[in-house]
Amino acid sequence: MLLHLSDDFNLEKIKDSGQCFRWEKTDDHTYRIVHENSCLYISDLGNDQYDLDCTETEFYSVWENYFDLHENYQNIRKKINPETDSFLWTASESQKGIRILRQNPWEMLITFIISQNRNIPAIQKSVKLLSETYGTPAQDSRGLKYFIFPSPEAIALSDEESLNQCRLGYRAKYVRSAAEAVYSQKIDLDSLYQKKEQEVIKELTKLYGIGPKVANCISLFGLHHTDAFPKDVWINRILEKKYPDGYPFSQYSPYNGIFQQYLFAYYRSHPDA
DNA sequence: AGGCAGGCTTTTA
DNA sequence: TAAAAGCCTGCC
Repeated sequence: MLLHLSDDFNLEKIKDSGQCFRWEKTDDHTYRIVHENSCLYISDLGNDQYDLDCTETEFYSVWENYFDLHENYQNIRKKINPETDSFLWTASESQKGIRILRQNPWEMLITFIISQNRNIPAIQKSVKLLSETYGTPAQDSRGLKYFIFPSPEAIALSDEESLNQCRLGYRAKYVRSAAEAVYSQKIDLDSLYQKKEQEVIKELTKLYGIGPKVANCISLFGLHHTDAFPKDVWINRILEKKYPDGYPFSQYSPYNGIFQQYLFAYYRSHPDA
C-alpha cells in the first residue's frame, strides 16, 4: 500500500539511531523490518511517500502502531527553545525524522542486555544469531526466510553450549537469567506498561545483568515510556561538556527519551560538536 | 551504608 | 591496541 506522511519520518535516521537491530537495508530506499511475527518491506519513494508491502488491514493493526504514527513529533520538537538550549535545538534539527518505535518489551530486554559494552554491528550480530538459533522461521512476501525473535521459553531451556555460540560472551548468563525470569513469570513485562517510571526501573534492575542504563533503554524502547533517559558513555560526555550546570529534565518531561535520541544520534555523527 | 577499581567475552575500527 | 548504548563483585 501507498502511504503519505507529513510528520517527521526518516527511515535511515531511525535505523541509525541504535534502537532497532533487526532492520536490513535491501536497496537504496528500502528496508526489511522484522517485528514480532511480521516482516515488512518499506520503501522511501521521496516526497513524503512510502510504499509498504502489506495490506491496509495489516498496516492499521501492526505497523501504524510500530512506527508510533499516532504521535506528532513536529509538535513535540516545539518544546525545544533555540535561545535557551542551542545544542539540543541543533541536534533535533539535524536528527528530526527519528521516532521511538513501539517494539516488543521481551525482545528489547534481551537486546539491551546484549548491548552493554559493545558497538552496534556486534549487537546486530548476536541478535541475528539468537534469532536464527532459537527463533521460528517464516517466509516474507518475497519468498525469503526470516526468523521470529525467540520466545522466553526457547532461551530459558537452551543448552549452554549453543547459547555461547551466539557470541554473547560474559552476557550469556545474563540473557539466560532474564529468559528464566520471564518464562517462570517471576517478572511480568506487560504489567510494566502501566507502572510509574521509577517503579519500572526498580523492577527491571532487580534482574541479573540489568543496571540503570539498560533498564532505561528497555523502558524507552520496549515499553514506550518516552520520559526514560538512558545515560550511556556518549550521553555522559554530552552532559559533561554541554550541560555543566545541569540538564533541564523537568522542562522536557515527558519527552526526555525522545530528546535523548536526538542528542545521542547527533553527537555520534558529530563527535567534535 | 555507599563509592570505586578491576574484570569481563568478543567484535570493530 | 583501545574502545564499544555497562554491570557485577569485592574491597574499603
